[in-house]
Amino acid sequence: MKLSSYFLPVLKETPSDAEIISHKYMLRSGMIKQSSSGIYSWLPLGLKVLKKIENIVREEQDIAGVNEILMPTIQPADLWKESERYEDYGKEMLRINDRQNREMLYGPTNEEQITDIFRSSIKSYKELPQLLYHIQWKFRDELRPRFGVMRGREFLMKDAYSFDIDSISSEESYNRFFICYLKTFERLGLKAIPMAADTGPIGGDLSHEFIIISQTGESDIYFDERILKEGDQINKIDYSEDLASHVNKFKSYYSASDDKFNREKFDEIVDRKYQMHSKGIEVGHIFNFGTKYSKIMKANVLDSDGVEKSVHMGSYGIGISRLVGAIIESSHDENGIIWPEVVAPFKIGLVNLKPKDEKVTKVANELYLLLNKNYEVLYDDKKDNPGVKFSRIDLIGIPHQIIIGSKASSENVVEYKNRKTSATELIKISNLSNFIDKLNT
RNA sequence: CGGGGCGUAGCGCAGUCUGGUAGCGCAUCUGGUUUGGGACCAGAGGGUCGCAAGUUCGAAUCUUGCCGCCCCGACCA
Repeated sequence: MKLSSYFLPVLKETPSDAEIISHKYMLRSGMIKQSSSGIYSWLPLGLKVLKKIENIVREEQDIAGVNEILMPTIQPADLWKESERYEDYGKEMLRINDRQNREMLYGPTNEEQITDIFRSSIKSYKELPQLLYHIQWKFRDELRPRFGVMRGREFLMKDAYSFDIDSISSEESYNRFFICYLKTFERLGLKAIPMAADTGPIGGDLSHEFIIISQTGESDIYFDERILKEGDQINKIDYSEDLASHVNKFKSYYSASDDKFNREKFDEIVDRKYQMHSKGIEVGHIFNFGTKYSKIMKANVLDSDGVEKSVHMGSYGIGISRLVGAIIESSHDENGIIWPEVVAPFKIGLVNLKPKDEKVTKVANELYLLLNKNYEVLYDDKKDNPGVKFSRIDLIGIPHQIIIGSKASSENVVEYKNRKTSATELIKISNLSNFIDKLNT
């Protein structure tokens, strides 16, 4: 992509609305534009990152054997009246009347909808378990939206739902998602700690939050620091293994966010030298809530003994739009964002420092065509001063920078700069392709 | 929802106390000089001062009402 034809409205000054780093950098790098409180438009750079995260989450769901569907954003109130949550959910739920004055709502979550889909077609234990997910925009009319996309009213969420014949099988599904979540967050370059959590309005008795450590997080977290080590081998776990034993290892370490935290228990179980207390960002939450919805909504199947039973359900969320902010919170410096390679909007930032020098520009154009065949390249071909170019390419956080200056035509070398380490080296142009290929491994 | 703050050009702000018809920096446009870390000179364009009503000869400024946005707290992926 040539920068001269890319919509990238970067800001030199920080908009006064932003408080935390990720919000500031997302606005300054032209990723998002606020529409109203807690509601944002996603501009090209931001959308690219959002899609990358979405795709990684999707791939990991698919690997775990979950089926993707897509449910609507607008739901009929009737379903929620059936589950008796229509009144309970309160003002967080955006209620709408259509032209026939039917009561509708913009979905804050989809338990009712999925249960309705399930019950209309699955009738036998032989068809269980069923694991379904979708990635869709949600709306929760928060009392106070804040921190940009970290706590918006409209947000993109992956939510999955499991349906099992009994609580034992249901817990196996729960464990599957537990492992899946650890794998997903690891792929995103995040260290997510599973923590015992309250089940809140969704209900049930088994629940974990997945929280990444960050000073700007909204949750207070307490944990045994040895749990951090436990995640190291997570990518090696195969779903055919005994997942419960892996999950139990994590559960064996004390970890809790503020509402479940118990000081006495913490001191009793965890040696003082392993005790950790921090702030964290909740990026995922899983619930096992048994028959709470299936009973009231009559989602029943026939068991092998011919008796009709309510299915045991779980729901599993990942805040995809929130993850964009969360990743920035955990990966930035004073010059801007530092994207982990897997979610970076572009892999290579190709910067022509001498756009008015014909020879240098010729080299730059050729390198762009060459590299663009195999990599996502943002080519800064604009006629700005070098300083502007350097600060802009740093701000938007592209992991690898290729700086093309006068030496490109006089000595046939360009400069490589690693955004994360700031390390630079001169590369012969004839060798550049090779050099970049090696970065990829 | 309680407490606090803000709304003036695309962005960041001054001007409001003490009323006299709007200004600064950045950005944008034109010309020129620059070109390895947010350049310089000269010129130009851009604002019904959030909206409405009121007070006044006269309102960005005073009064009242409304709207929007942010921060702290209580609640949530």
